[in-house]
Amino acid sequence: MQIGEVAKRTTLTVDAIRFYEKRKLLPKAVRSAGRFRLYGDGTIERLRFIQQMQGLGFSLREVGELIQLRERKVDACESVKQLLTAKLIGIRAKLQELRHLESELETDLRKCNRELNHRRRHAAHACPVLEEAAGVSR
Amino acid sequence: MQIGEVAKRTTLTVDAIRFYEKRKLLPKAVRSAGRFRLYGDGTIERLRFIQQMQGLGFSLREVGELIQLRERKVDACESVKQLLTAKLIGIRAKLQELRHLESELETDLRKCNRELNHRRRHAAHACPVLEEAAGVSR
DNA sequence: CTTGACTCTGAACTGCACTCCAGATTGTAT
DNA sequence: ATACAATCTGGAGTGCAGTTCAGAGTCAAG
Repeated sequence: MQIGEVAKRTTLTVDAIRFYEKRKLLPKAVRSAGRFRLYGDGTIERLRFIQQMQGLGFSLREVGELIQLRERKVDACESVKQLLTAKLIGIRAKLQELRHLESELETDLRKCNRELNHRRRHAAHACPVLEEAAGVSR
Repeated sequence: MQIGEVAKRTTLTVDAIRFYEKRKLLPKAVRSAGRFRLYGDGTIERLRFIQQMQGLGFSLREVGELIQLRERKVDACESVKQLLTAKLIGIRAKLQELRHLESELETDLRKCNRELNHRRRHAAHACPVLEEAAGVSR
């Protein structure tokens, strides 16, 4: 597989993939006779991992650390354990906060729905967007 | 309260606070006779909210949207409801992924601990960092 | 053997979220 | 009155995570 195919399968750009190689998030790719990069399925998985971790707010530097950890696993010792623990603490704090935000937004949404229902029953629409959408067809 | 005090109480820099004003995350501050910015406690709360949301991976643009939503609340109509719903979906996805990552890291950490215990019992320390820390005192 | 799609490299550019700086002004303590 | 800290503005600079570009090379199909 060459870089364009990998890009398609991961929805990344070829430039991003080359960039990750430069940043050592990917090992240097094997090359074809004409110096084109060649990849196997393992690369796809690694790139998906990078995408996922990034989506969770880890920087590329941190993703690099995570990759190191996941590769070394049981070879890891005290220092590695500390890194893992620190990440876990951070993640748990984030989970707490996200849960809190979730419930706040849920409350707002319920209020929003109540208000909309109220307006609907009383034909007192004040939102221009809603008026527009409903049109004559109502 | 002037900007330095606000900075101290929020652990932000005065530059960051002025920057947020420029980006409209804060209303234009009331000024003293000499054009110094003056703030009340509400600003501290708003800045804490910004810090928290940012920590959860929202961009300043998004934090701005969230602030708009929370201020408008019940005045909101269909379009606002859609925004709320979209945010909620995003948050739930993040929660899912974080929970998954949490359990993965927990697994790794357990493996790590087992390995460390094993080594301790068998005096087969391979980790240089651990060796260093233990020293002669063991 | 030429055309067109794909790839290569290095360097410049972008947007975000600040930070740092210069030079000027304001406020306070002695 | 004067020193000194804090503040002001506008603009330049930083680190991150890519994107864009120019110019050259590669390769499959006709």
